[in-house]
Amino acid sequence: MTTAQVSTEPVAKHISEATLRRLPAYHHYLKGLAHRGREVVSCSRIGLELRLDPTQVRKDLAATGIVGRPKVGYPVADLIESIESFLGWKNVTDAFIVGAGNLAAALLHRQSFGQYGLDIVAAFDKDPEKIGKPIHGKNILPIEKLPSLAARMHIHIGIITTPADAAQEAADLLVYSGIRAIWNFAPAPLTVPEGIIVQNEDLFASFVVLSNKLKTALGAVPA
Amino acid sequence: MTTAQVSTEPVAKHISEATLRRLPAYHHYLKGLAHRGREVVSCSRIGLELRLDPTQVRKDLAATGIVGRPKVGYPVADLIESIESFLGWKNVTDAFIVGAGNLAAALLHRQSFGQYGLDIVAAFDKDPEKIGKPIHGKNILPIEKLPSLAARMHIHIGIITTPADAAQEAADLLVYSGIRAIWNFAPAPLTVPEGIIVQNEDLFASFVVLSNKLKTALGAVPA
DNA sequence: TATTTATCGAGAAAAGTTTCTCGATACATT
DNA sequence: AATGTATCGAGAAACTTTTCTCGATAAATA
Repeated sequence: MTTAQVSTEPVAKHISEATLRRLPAYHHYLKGLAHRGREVVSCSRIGLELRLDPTQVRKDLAATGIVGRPKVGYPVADLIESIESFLGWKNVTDAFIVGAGNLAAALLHRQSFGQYGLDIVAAFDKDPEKIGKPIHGKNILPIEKLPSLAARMHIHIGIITTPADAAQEAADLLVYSGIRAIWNFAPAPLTVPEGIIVQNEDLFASFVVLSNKLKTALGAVPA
Repeated sequence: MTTAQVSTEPVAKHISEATLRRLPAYHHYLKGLAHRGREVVSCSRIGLELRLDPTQVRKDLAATGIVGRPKVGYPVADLIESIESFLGWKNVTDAFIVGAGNLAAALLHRQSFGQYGLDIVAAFDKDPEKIGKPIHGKNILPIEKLPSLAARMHIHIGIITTPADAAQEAADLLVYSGIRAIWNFAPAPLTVPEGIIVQNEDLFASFVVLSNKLKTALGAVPA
């Protein structure tokens, strides 16, 4: 049988990382609109407010599967729904965080902002000082308990917020515990087996971009 | 006079954001090599360890102005030097941070890791509770003092780590105080005058990318 | 010294992303 | 009802970024 079959669940077409990164911004903006009672919105408007090309907005939104109406735009509620379901924010993903420092506290805190599909269900640290002192309602557990808990709770995502010199150790433990993806905030490249997804969050990389833009801007208008 | 002049300082060719974001990773890796006593390194090796295409590594490094030697590669020390001077990490940029929460604490802390051209010289908050309780050695100042201090210290960069609902207010104050660029960690789009540079740091955008990769990976190898 | 190999640099090719163009459509206005 | 306008969707074009190709070069090896 050489004829291709049309599956009911269409082959997930590739979504560019750039588009993925813009979707949360649209979502946030749309939530604001909905809160102010706005019912429909056009790509032109979104683009104007978020400083993006309207066509790009349209393509990004189309990627989530929504269809709009000419001259009108999209119903705000439908758009929010479309983005949320496309990004899988309905079935929340559980995650563990390793390294109970300030950054972990910030993440545990911000999470309460809304349902973005991420639930950090437990935090771990190897410092006995930190064990048992809850941060934003989450208890800090000793790192030794991570593997058994990860297995029992079927955790797929690990977040590393340890200092750089403890990051590889944390990654090894997460991988050993059956984690499939690591969100790494430590400024250290991780070595992981084939098939494990690593998303590095390099804050200094962002600063470099900012500082470069500033240098260019200041250089263009000299004293 | 229509003939173009060759200036001594060459016109800064445009560097892509992607390249800029990779440079800190190279730098970090090279620092590690230098620490282990390695004297020279090739693009092939860097690419292998950082999981990047060797040609891409070569192009990125070439952008900083360094030239290598066939069969040998680049002297590690020269590369580090080249990246640092290209990114302007020699003349450190001073910055203010607004919002003395956990994220601010994390940034103030990590900064001590090394010289990456950023010095957060003061932190501000409007909560009187936080004033006067230093975080990682930096005192927290009342927000009212920001404008005069910014002018006196010629600060160009402001970092916003407030909650979302205070972010616009913080941005307005920074702009009023003469700041040229804002690094915004609050999950809120800022409205600023023409000419002010805003770099939004949306942590959930990164999570979206991670979660999407995971979904694809898990979907590709079904049960 | 000749040959082989690893690597660079530069330009070409390929792939990916953003912006433009245009026909179609829905609502508003005359 | 006819005309005008804002907007969508889709495909083309422009632009950017990444990957490939190839000649040149420096060191190692025969």
